[in-house]
Amino acid sequence: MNDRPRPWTMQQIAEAAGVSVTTVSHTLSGKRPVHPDTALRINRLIDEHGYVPDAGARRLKSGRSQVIGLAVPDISHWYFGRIARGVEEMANEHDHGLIIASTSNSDPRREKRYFNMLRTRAIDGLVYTASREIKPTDELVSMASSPAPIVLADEDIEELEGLPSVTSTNYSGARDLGRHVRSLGHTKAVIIAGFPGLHSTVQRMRGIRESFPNALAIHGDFEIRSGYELMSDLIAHEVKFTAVFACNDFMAIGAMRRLWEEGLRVPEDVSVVGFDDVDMASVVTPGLTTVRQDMLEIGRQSAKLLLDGLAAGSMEGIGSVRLPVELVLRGTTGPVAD
Amino acid sequence: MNDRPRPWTMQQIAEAAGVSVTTVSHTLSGKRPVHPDTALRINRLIDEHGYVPDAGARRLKSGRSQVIGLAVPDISHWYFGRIARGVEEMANEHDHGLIIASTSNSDPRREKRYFNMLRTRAIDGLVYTASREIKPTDELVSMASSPAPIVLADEDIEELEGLPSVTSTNYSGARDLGRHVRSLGHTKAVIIAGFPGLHSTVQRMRGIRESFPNALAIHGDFEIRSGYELMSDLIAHEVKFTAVFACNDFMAIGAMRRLWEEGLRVPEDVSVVGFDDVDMASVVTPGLTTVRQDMLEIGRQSAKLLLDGLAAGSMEGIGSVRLPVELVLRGTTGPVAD
DNA sequence: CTGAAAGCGCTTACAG
DNA sequence: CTGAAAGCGCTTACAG
Repeated sequence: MNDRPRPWTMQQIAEAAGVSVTTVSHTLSGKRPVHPDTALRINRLIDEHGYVPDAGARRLKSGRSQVIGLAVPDISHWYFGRIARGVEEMANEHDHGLIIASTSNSDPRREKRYFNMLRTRAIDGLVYTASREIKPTDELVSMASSPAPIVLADEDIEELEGLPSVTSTNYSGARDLGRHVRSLGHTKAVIIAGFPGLHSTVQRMRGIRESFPNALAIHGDFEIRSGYELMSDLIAHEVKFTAVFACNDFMAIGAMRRLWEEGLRVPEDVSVVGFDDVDMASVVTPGLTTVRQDMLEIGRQSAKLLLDGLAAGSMEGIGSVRLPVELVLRGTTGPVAD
Repeated sequence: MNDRPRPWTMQQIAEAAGVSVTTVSHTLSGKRPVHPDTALRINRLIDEHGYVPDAGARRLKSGRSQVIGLAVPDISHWYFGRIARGVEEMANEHDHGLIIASTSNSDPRREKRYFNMLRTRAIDGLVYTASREIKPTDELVSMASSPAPIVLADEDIEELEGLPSVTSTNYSGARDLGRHVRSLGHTKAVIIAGFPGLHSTVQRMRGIRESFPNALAIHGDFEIRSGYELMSDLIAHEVKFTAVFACNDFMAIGAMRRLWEEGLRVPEDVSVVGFDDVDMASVVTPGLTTVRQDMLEIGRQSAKLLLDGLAAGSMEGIGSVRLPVELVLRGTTGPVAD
């Protein structure tokens, strides 16, 4: 079926060098001394033929594939792309490959594939980034208790408490944002929140409500369009507010666009804030006040925890990590109009 | 080192079912008939213990890993994220895994890793997306002649003519854009181009110059900041123009921002166009006139070509693909001011 | 400093 | 419809 020339095997290198495969293997691994002359001869052959040991055979003996997996809802999304980049960087630094798999909103068939990969040892461990819908499959839940080599990135999951996780300090970030807006004199605020089931959404709402206990909350799906449409609803219902908290920047930007179409000025008539600090946040006019999350670092740390556990031989004793966030003041927040 | 419980082997399933591993293997593969009762018994055991055949052992025999690789400069970038998503979708539809690797601007050490993966058969094939710098390593060049199972996505490379590629019709897209702007009466245009070495940049410049033969061209790095700074330079040098062609949307948006700061109105004073149609293009004010590329489809088709070649056992006879683009007229282009 | 041999967990002719 | 056995390409005790 495949007529590509088969690459050289260790056996062939050994024959060409007039030694045993044992010696070639040890020349490669350095796990026992090899006579310099012999080593030189072998290394010449290796270079000459571009020999590389077969990954599968190696794994069959060692039991480790040197590959970790990353499950994300959508790799093409800015947010998950940053996480992926971080995971990939860390994996690379530790000489591991990265298998990426879109869960595309928790298609259970797809998810099953990743856990199977884990079981077939195609991957040694998994960084799992919760989909928007957040209902872990039974499979995941059952693995969580093992404890399997799985780390949750970006989002904690109730049912998966046994697993280490890396998340932002959503609560305190939102609290700072709330205080900032409150300090500008605002009292009537609305929250364009994320999926109600997400930990991060719950935390951010709690943070905001510390300053705005009665803020009206409506839920969107984190996309620009969603912010736009929810703002349309608020306007249609003649809801009164002077400040808008969106649970991410995209929804904030969608809302801003709708306000602009309505002839409402930001921040003169309405203050708007987001969460994340995406690229776009500094490009829209005026620049968006928001909270910066370090998604790259979330990815890096998640991979780190996983690789640490793998190296230790067990996830036992691997703790979770909370990463700080940073308030970024730009042009969309201003004193309340009187 | 690793004290996770070892999963069941086929041998153990066979013993528990009172049959040989041969029969278990055939029950799994369906490559020869198995008595229904026997099959039932085996399948029960398999389900019960969540048995999955070891990927490495399987590959050792079959010679195929069922995993393809994707090399991109930066997975967290919108542009490459879309490609990755497409590749992943197609791989998934063909029951293949996807190993992602950032080339991070052609770090030669990293690139070497991917070609090694190819050689160790950790991956069966590679979708290669050219970095911005575009100087393929000798390694890649030597593989291109094999022909190795490699497909170029998004960008053609001179030295790698032997490899199949999937790209947009950059020339005709830029030509349409040029004609559109020309038809609005503009005669003085500048081009904020991409890296001079990229095929796509060359093609787009050619397309624009069909309508604006004398357009001044300066080169940027495709980022927002770059468009902003190049526009600053043009302004500082008091270059006269009424239209700006940017080789991608990000640079167009950066340029718009700088024009806005300068008090120049778009499109009343200056018309601006981009290329790509990124999310942001429809969100900025006014909406950006651009050319839509289907990056997802570029990813999908690239993977398709690769998988086709893999299935056929050879890349011999796998052709290249050119995907159409679409002119998207929004608010940044208008009649030339008189 | 080196080698013969067992074995990792599968697949697949070969034989019945 | 089923099984014994060879072998994929390595690693690693064991022996010298």
